[in-house]
Amino acid sequence: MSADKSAPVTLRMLADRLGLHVSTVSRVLHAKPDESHRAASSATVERIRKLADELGYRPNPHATSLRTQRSNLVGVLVPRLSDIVLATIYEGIEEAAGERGLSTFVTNTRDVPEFQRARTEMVLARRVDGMIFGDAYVDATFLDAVAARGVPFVLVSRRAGDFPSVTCDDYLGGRMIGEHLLSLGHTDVAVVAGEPYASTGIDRSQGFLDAYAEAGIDLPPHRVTQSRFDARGGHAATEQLLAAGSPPTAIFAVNDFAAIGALGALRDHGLRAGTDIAVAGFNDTPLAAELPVPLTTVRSPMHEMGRRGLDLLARLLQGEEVKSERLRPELVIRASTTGQ
Amino acid sequence: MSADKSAPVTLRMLADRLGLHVSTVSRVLHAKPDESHRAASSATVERIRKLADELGYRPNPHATSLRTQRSNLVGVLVPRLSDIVLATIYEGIEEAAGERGLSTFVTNTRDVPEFQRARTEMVLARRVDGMIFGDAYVDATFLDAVAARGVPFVLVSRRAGDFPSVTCDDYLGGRMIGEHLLSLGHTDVAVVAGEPYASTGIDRSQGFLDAYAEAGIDLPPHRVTQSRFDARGGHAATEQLLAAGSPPTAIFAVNDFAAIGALGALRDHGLRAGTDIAVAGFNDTPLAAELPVPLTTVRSPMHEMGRRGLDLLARLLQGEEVKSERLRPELVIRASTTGQ
DNA sequence: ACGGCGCGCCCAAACGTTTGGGTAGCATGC
DNA sequence: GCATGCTACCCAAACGTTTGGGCGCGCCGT
Repeated sequence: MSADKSAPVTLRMLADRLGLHVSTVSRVLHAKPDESHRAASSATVERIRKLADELGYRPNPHATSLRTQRSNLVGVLVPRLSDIVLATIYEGIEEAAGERGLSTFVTNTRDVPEFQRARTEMVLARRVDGMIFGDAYVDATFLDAVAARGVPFVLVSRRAGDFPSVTCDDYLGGRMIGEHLLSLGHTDVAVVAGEPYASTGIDRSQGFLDAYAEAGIDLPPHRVTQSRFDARGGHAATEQLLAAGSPPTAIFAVNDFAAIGALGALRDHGLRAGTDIAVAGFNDTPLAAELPVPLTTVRSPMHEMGRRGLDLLARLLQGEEVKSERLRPELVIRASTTGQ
Repeated sequence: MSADKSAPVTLRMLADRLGLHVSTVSRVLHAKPDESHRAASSATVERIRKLADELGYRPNPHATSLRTQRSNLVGVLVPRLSDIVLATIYEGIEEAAGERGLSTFVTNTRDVPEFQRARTEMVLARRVDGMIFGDAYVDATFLDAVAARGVPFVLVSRRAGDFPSVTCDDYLGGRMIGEHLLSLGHTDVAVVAGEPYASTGIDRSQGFLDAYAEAGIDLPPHRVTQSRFDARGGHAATEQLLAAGSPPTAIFAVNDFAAIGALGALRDHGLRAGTDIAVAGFNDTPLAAELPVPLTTVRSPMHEMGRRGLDLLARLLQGEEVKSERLRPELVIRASTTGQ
């Protein structure tokens, strides 16, 4: 039952102990139930199973991978795991992977192309069967190169090119916020738009801008600022917005962290979020509800996105045709836009 | 330079192309510079290196692991990666691992013993060289079992038994907060103490309680409540504190998330953090500074903890004797205790 | 002239699996 | 009595490395 500190149990050990050939043992232990009865008599099958169990046999994955040319490993690249959004997506990936007997390597690329390249190289050197990118640039030149090498992969969180991806319907989410703010009567609004290379920020902003455009309001350029996706970035971007003349009456930050940064900046300017200026975020991270001024945001199914991403990859690996999925977001209205 | 979609380059391919034996190529490519010159003439070395480069040779890690019985893999267990503290620690681990040519498997156990067991089994089945536990229970019975199997491992974030660990000096951190609140004149204080099985919460609480005890103040039991380590948990625990008669004048939550939850609970009760009730957290996560009421907290070197954890494991794997490290925390005073 | 030595390389086994292809023994059909 | 077929196995090669041990050859010393 337990493998103690001695060397791991191998097929040969089992075979020798039972006076059988290693191939017989292999077939019995590995093959599906129906095949195992072709490989040996049911009495033998029983004996093998029993001993394997007693000795705690675990196949050596390196030997298996070497032989089968399949590692059951998938590589996952994310900008950073300390971003709760990506961490949650990864949790979904890992959970789904576990269910399929796959293992995952995650690694941080900090959205730096050079790291993306290097880490991809490292991961591929580990002979993963496929990859999941959570850090895709909309401009998919790097991914084109990966695809050209025949590496199977899918994207999560961000879309890029025509590669299969699982994303939140960010455009729709942006619209939802736009329509919400419109319904509250805000006409002079601003967007903290995120990094220009990430489809998430782009699509959310676009959805938002389109909602306003359809209401006959075109935001002037200085009302849209780029930012990093974290609190610091949101803070800085909001400072910039506030420095440029009269403040807007509402701010849409394309993710919750940027929104929290925005709250910090408002605080520094003596402005109260929700009453003086409405603020909305995106993702509905667990903190959003707990903030002193609870944050209006769009719930994106992060965990689910990870699960589906892995499923998509798994299907791709089995040779199926796959197509991208866009998951439905949900508007969550709280005091940061409604004031109490 | 680039491996296209054809099969990966092997040593044999190189050897055949060059009319050499695969063992020669292996020695040249693998051995340290000094040895490689024993293995072949410098002209040959040159030829081999050049071709390997051109063809993009990458050793097959499965073959290597199989042969050497070393995988250069380390398994990492954390309660959950969506906790920014653990995610940041993991970033440190991964960074340090990369520098040493190691790869890491991370997996979430949600602090559930059954998952810890199961995931450890999975990780060991992958034949990792060692493990890092970020989810240790102070009661180290599970770890004892792992140790008995001869698996090399270290702990990060939490200590347990006498196993080598890299932690923040949580006790000291707790004292710091205690002394800070004392210096502000708070005598009726409460602790949101975290889960009872995690040394972090235990030590932080104890340090805090000791600081108060030394000042002649013993907190009554109802002033110390347990909680999960997230915002929800902190919220609930604070509700409990507030429900029990007259509120304390200050609350120490043993991590920032619980503190944010506490802020949420205060808000629900119409209390203003920092002015009505002082609140302190622990970890100085990036959000702490951005909150509408910036949070007083203790900065713990999370990234560094991860790096050191991996270093410790690496040394352990080389057969060195290692001993635990406790990293110094730093008090960060903000408006949540000083009111502005 | 000859033993010895080191250079530069080759040989082969081994790591633990998987898998296509045997084969011995026995029962069955005719 | 013999071909046929099935059961229950065994055989051996292969996956890509690493590594202890060769071995031929040219050169040096005496």
